[in-house]
Amino acid sequence: MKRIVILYGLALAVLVFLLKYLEYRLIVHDLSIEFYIGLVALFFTGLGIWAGLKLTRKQVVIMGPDFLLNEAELNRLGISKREHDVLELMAKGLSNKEIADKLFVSLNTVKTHSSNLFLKLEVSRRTQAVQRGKELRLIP
Amino acid sequence: MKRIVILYGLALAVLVFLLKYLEYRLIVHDLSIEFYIGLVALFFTGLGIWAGLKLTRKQVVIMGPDFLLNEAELNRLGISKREHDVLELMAKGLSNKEIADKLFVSLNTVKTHSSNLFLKLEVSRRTQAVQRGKELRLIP
DNA sequence: ATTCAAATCACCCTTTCGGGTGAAGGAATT
DNA sequence: AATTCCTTCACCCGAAAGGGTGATTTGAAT
Repeated sequence: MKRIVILYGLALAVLVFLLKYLEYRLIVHDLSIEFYIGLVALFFTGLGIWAGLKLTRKQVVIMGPDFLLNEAELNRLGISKREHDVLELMAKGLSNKEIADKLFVSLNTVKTHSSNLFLKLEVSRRTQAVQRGKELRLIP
Repeated sequence: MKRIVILYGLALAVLVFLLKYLEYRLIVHDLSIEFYIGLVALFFTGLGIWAGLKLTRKQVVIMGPDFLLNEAELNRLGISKREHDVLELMAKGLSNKEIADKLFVSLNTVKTHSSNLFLKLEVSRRTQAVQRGKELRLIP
């Protein structure tokens, strides 16, 4: 941002000096003022486009790869660490058995966690839980 | 696009005429050429920023609310209309029975569709089907 | 020390899902 | 006319998921 403003100042100064120099040297004095204006307009249009994109590109990029976990919602619903783990693996399409293996616990434990999770998320199916989890940004 | 180019031409023309007018009227002739250049630079910088954003805004906007169905992939996998319907409702977290009611068909029909769907998507669970469907942009 | 939440697991039972097979009607293509 | 695909539905069976209850352990807070 600061760099862009400075660049603008510099560009303007350089342009003015250049024009003054040419004016005094009388090299291209016969060229009309309209020509200079056209040049300046063209140059600053390009600079404007570039600056505009530069200044707003971040808003485009950050929409893609980043995910910020909504811990506030997580606490509000009272979802525990383990329950959150289960939800994450659910969202990856794993079965309860596969989740159990991945977390090194028994199938029954996963079922308990998922049951409690469904209560807290106010859903009754794992697909709904995943949906809701994404809505509330509990999972990517 | 065309409108923007025309607008540019007009802006330039108007500006030149304005300057010429002022020059002959000698109203503000004592103002230096640098002042004019500064004005022009400022104006076209703004115009440039606006044009740049206008021309690229679409790339920003489409990331948000709109969804374009990937029909190519749909055809490649040979997924039929009905199967796609089932997938959509699955993604909303509905059970097979609920899907059956919504589509006015029997539960068995939905099961047939979902089975065929799983084969075509190469998955074995509805959560995975939903995942895959979103990846391939078959569903929003 | 007691209370409490989290995590772990078990057992029961019902519902839902998924896989396999078969079949019938209709539309489109060859 | 024959073929192919879509859609619809049925039945069976086993696996997975979900609901309910109860129990143990552990660590943290009161």
